[in-house]
Amino acid sequence: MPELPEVETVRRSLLGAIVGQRIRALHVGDFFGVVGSDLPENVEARIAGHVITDIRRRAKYLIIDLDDDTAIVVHLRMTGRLSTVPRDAPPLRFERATIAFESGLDLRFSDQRKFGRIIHLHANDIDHLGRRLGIEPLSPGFTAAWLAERLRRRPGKIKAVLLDQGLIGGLGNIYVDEALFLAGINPLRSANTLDQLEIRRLHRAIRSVLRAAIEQQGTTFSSFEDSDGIQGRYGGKLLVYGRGGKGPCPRCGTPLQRTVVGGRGTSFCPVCQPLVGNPVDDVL
DNA sequence: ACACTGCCCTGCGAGC
DNA sequence: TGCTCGCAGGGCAGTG
Repeated sequence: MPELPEVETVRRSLLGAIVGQRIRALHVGDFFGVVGSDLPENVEARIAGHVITDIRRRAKYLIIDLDDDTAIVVHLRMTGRLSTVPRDAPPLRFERATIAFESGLDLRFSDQRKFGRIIHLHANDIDHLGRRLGIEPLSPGFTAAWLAERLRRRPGKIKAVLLDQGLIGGLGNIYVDEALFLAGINPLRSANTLDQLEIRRLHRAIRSVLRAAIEQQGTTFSSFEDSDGIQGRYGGKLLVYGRGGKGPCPRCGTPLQRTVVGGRGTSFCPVCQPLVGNPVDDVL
């Protein structure tokens, strides 16, 4: 599923391809995922003729700026993909929407599970969206001290807290499991029981795992590719994600365990990530 | 304000 | 081989 590194990878691959392109038409069909401050058919009319001026990322949102004060905001959710193809290319599998450019290029949105969203928003709505989202974990403001201050007030499970987009924007299930493993912290730990050393390790792990994943153009395990069809290489570097109950800990060899936190499948090593401090519950 | 649950959606793999 | 069933989970609404 696309998280911050995957969305950033898509952003970078789209920059050269579609910035400066003039929109000829938006084709939505009966896909219900086009939403925003107006009806889909009105969105189609509003964006036609406008030029893409920039592509930004905020958390897991891709913001495609137009030359008025609006943007096309895309969230890929679980299985959404963006591809650029020539206009005469056959429909992609699970194709849901197309932005056709005057140049003859198409930006195609495909999504097996229809969870993804395309939203046409005015600048002030984008500001509002940005205010609902938490800090960018790769921004200078995301420091160990900042994290310590926030975690101090959160009694919930550390994994669920890290997945809270209103606190930190862009972390998802893959990179939270990886970061917690690297930091040696059990996902069920109550966030406000982490000590300063653990928080410093966690902060460092979050940033390093995100940077490394961006470097490798994201994680491709089922369906993620960038807009040129390039597959991310970080999947081969995953240490624990998706392996609970299946494989050994890459560090100590203990069988990785699987549990569920916040409705998400969670893999961890019971030895390298011991449940110490004040456990949220005693399921282990 | 925060924690927690269920919902959306559908291809895929496991099991029989 | 072909069927059924459960799993995958980001964001959001609803509840406590």
